[in-house]
Amino acid sequence: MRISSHRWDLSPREAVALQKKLAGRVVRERRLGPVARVAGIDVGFCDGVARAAVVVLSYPELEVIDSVLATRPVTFPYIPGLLTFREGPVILDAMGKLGTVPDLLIFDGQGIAHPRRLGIASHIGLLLDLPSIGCAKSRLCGRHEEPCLERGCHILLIDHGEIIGEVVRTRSRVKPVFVSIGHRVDLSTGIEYVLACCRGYRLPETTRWADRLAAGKRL
DNA sequence: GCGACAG
DNA sequence: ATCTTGTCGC
Repeated sequence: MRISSHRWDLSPREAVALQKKLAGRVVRERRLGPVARVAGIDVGFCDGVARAAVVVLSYPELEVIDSVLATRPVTFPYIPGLLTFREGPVILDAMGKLGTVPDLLIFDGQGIAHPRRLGIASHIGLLLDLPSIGCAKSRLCGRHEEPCLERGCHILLIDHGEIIGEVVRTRSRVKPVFVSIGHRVDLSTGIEYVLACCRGYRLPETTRWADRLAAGKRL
């Protein structure tokens, strides 16, 4: 895969300007072919070092077929809305080591459900030009009603009148996740894959594996 | 000015 | 994200 990039050593103010510029390039329509490989991506931190994990699962079997790790010193603080500038660099390092090209990327974070419509799933999906979706454990912006308690129920996430994602119940009676378009996927398709990847857990198995690897545990 | 705030 | 014991529920 071709990895395009840009400078990452920006001030928060410059980072915001870059997000506004890149947001216009995000493709919100479905432009993906058959999905046979889904990747989960996550980053863990320890002693000033960021460790990114990418785990590729076969679809629909959801069996691990590849995984890579990458580490690099942390150079950017956590600032709501600027998460990509903290986790992006090490994620690109890991993606560069991947011997497989995923058909779909699932991120632990927002896609366009972001103040400037460029959450980490959209930003990285755009740089890799790969279909991606955001699957966050909590809300960054937007408002919503409570989705019903059964698995599969979902309700719109709206920000200033714009639909930016959906709050999805991946397990009955368990806290819902926030699904949003990353790049080259539509919302319905994104929800479809997130649900298809959740067999018994609240988060997709893709991000679950990546979570463990990034935290320094074993698969 | 006062909250809210992905990981 | 990460630091952390016991405890509640199925």
